[in-house]
Amino acid sequence: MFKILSEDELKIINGERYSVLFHEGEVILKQGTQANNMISVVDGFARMYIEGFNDRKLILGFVKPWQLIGAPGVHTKGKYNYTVVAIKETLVCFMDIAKFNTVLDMNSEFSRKYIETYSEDFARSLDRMVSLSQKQMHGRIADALIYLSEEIYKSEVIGTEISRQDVADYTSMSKDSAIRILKEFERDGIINLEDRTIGILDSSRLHSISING
Amino acid sequence: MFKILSEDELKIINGERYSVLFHEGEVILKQGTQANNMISVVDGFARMYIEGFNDRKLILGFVKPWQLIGAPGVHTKGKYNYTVVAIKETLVCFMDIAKFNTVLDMNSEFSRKYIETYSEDFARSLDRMVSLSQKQMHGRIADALIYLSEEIYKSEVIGTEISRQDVADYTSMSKDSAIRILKEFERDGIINLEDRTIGILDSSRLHSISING
DNA sequence: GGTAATTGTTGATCTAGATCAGCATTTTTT
DNA sequence: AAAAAATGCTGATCTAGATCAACAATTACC
Repeated sequence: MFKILSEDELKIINGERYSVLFHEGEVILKQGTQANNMISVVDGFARMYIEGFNDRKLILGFVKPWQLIGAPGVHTKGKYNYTVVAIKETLVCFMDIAKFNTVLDMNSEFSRKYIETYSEDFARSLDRMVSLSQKQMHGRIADALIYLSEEIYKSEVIGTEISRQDVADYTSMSKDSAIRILKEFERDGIINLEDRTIGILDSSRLHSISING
Repeated sequence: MFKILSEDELKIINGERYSVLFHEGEVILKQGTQANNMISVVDGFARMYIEGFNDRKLILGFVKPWQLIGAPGVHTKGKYNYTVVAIKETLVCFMDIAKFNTVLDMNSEFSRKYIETYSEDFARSLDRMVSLSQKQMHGRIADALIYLSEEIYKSEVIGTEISRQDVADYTSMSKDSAIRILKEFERDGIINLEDRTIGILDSSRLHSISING
């Protein structure tokens, strides 16, 4: 996305830019703090979640390199709406939102491209709203596995970085229930559980469960 | 928001603009159709909802004059993500998305302002995601009543346009359950139900229920 | 190196909320 | 004007999913 920018425009953002290396478990960005920076993950892997009620988390997603995070808080002069924590060694680049906005103003192609990717995030969050509020456990677990395998790992194998608790927090159910459904899927030959990885065996069945509940 | 625009810029949008009057119950915009227009309600009142699974609806909100709708679908060259239906006689203005984009490109102040209000919508949808997935019925009903009274009606009285089914579809529960909680709130002196209107008697208790479940 | 905390797992129990059934009103359609 | 369809309401029943309890295996921490 930054390829669109000219030398001068890059210089503006880079002026106030700095990178920080986070270790596993460290908080990259904390919900409720002043949203002053647009953040981009350069290398690594992180978990992004909303801290909700009764100490419950709602995982919005997992963050991979070159994903831009900070919105919507960063645009409303408000607070960050979620917390981001490194799952493994993660290099993060902080951009001052004022500089980012300057470039948004200067380069309309960049601005439009930004609105486009921003809208994709929005659309996904609407989809999740429906999934969380209308599907039951089997469908929600199927959605989580599809997301992790197709969007994040881009592989049939979901790595050990993802715990059962993560699956539970993504699907908004108890850890116990998440494990139960995963085991059931394993018994039914849909997935394969070993060494804390999850292997997708029957992707088409997973998709059908996602649609039909 | 359109006050920011110059004569020339307004002319661009107005060139392809047209207004249509919708009667109660008529579909203004249908989920799944090609998102070619940015829409603005000039006068009236409409219901905006996602058509989910098993014929269930998830009401995203109610649309009042001067609200811009179309996103996110309109920015991803995709489909509309929701359906909008008139609740009473509603005058709607259709703007060609290509023209809207042209103006977005020309006027960076307008573009930034747009991103800002867009982000407020996004933030609200994240809040609702948490509410729907983590709060139980009492808290969700409280949220709905606060939204309707403070954001939509801007009055202690929620009008007859809103049915019990609407409250149920907004809070993602069955109509039966929604009615039960409303009746309970009435018994507890928090609200007042008569002639299909809902009167808020104890707003502070409602807020406390919203926060604590 | 020992203790505490987190993670994974499973059966038993409990409960929030859905579903069902029935009925009164009101609104819409024919 | 009659029939059909929403809408509002309430008690009885049922069930998806939470919670609890108990234990093994890791992993983190004094």
